[in-house]
Amino acid sequence: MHGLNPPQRAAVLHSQGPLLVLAGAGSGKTRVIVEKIAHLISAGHFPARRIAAITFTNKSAKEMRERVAKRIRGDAAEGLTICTFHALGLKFLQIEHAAVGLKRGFSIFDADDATAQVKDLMYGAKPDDIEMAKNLISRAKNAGLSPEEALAEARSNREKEAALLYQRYQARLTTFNAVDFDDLIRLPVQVLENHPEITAAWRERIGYLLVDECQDTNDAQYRLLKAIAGERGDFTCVGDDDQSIYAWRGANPDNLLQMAKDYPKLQVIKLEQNYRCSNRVLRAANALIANNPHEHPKKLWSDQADGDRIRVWECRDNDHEAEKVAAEISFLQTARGAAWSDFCILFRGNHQSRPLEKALQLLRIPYHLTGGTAFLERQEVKDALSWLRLLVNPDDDAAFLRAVQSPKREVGATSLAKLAEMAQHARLPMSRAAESMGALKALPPRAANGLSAFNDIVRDLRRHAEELPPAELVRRLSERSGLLADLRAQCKDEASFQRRRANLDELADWFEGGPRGSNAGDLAAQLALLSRNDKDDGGNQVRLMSLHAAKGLEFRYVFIVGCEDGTLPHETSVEEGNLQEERRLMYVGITRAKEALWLSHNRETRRFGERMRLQPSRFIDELPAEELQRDGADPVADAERKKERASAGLAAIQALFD
DNA sequence: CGGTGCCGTTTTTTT
DNA sequence: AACGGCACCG
Repeated sequence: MHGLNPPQRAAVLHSQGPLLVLAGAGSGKTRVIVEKIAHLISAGHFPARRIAAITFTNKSAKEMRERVAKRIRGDAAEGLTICTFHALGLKFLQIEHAAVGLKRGFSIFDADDATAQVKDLMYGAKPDDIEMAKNLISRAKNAGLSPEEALAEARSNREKEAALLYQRYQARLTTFNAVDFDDLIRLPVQVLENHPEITAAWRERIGYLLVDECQDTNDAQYRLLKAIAGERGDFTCVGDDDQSIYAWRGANPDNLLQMAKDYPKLQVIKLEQNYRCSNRVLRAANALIANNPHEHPKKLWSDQADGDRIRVWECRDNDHEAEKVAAEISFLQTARGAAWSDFCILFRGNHQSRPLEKALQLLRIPYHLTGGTAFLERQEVKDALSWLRLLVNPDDDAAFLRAVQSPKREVGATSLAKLAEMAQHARLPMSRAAESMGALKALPPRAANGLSAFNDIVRDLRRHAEELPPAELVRRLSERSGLLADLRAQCKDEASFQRRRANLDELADWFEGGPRGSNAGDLAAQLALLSRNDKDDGGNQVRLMSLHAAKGLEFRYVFIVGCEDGTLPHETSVEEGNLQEERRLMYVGITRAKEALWLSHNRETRRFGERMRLQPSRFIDELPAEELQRDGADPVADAERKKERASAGLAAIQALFD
């Protein structure tokens, strides 16, 4: 407990009733949550198994778990729940599935599966319309609406149409015994709000709730929070309205205001001392965010030194910018004896990482990119997972369709369309229909042979599905399905085969490491919630990531590239007039920096094959000029820098800056 | 079924 | 400019 400042201490000690902690960037909020968990347990308020801490990303859940493990020794933390909203929803549904008409072993549809269904339902529609329809469904779900409620609330024809599509989409998911990401929140809410006996059981199970980053909650998540916490509301929510950057996927920071209305006894504590950033960085961040309107004004302060001025670089284009950044990192690593992992390069869109990677490779700087092609998005991994899904959930037509074609076994689109028709007629899932004699007879001989061979493999694997350890099942399935052999045949060279096979191995390893006693189906569902950002943080390497992915992290040296109007703020946001969220994004980026910050912008870019002129970001103009140092504006400082570079033996690099 | 080649789109952020 | 999706063909 020592070393906490007064408001932090107050937040930790407050143990009954609802509490909202408005925690500015770098104000030690994770520390408060961890201390609070320790306090609740050691003071005997709640046993660990009745405490749940909810985060938004798996990464922060993991970090919190590690910090709790360090803080609470021994088995006092046994049974503590630390997970994401979605993981909590999944856990809930795996227990209460019957209440929403799901069967055990239900599948989780990822974004691709969901899109494929919408596409199928809107056969022939334009990609943009499909995208829009998907968003409308998702928005309804995030608002906590069932298809029926969405239909009742629909005003325009357009909305009515969307609600009907939502209804058909949901009917399909139900017959597939599947849910999508949004359902992991919406369905538990539906159960908790309508089944008092189930709710009572869960209130017993979760006595105290802590929610991190609660400015990111959408309406459904906020309802889930209320449903679990009940009227008494033993909970702590920690959030920062200035770091709300997920409105585009339904997050509603007004939930912070709503909370005060729903819980009149809500206590509000502000954490305003920043322990992370240099004073200069903090002053710039405050100045920027002051341009947004505020309900709860905060004034972050820090007793750290001023630090270097913020450097603003004008570059020719992406490549030039990347080279300068890479060169500066290389220089500072030597000159200041910094670790590679002290550096982070941030950008608005993931596509901006390419030139940076190229430049870093050229200088042999080790780096780690968060958000590359996700492990789960790899073809071979998706193939193996669809086999697994089919094994535990025969109703999952999407999994069947993928599995039956990987590897190819002469069952093509025509045969599958025919099979789908027969299945619908017989009111059977496709995988069941595929087993019927009638279906096999109705198909051309080659397809029928392929299909019955497939059936044999599925039957054989199902026999072992229960008794084999999950990891073993995954290995067996890669072998028996023919995926492995197909992979070998497909790969042109040995190296790429080994690489892709390693992905399958990694998948099996993941199942090995899962919680003991879980079956393969439950583990597969949990795996579906992993995201692209969850991969290991990769040791001593420069980190590259999007501004969104950077929330919650800190680095000594931070570079924000592409600070141009149209990039940051992004064009679409400018058009739609919601600059505030873009400004918060910039604010999040700036406040990641502990010691020094660079903002770079380009004069031109290549877009759709054409060159385009760019203007510096309007956000740069919102920063106090006296905190900035522009290229060439200060000849003395530039000369000093030049001399430093020369003495570090980096004369060639200097050319980039001239 | 798998390969080829044409056409159209792409660059926002993610559980 | 490059890549993916789709249609058509062998």
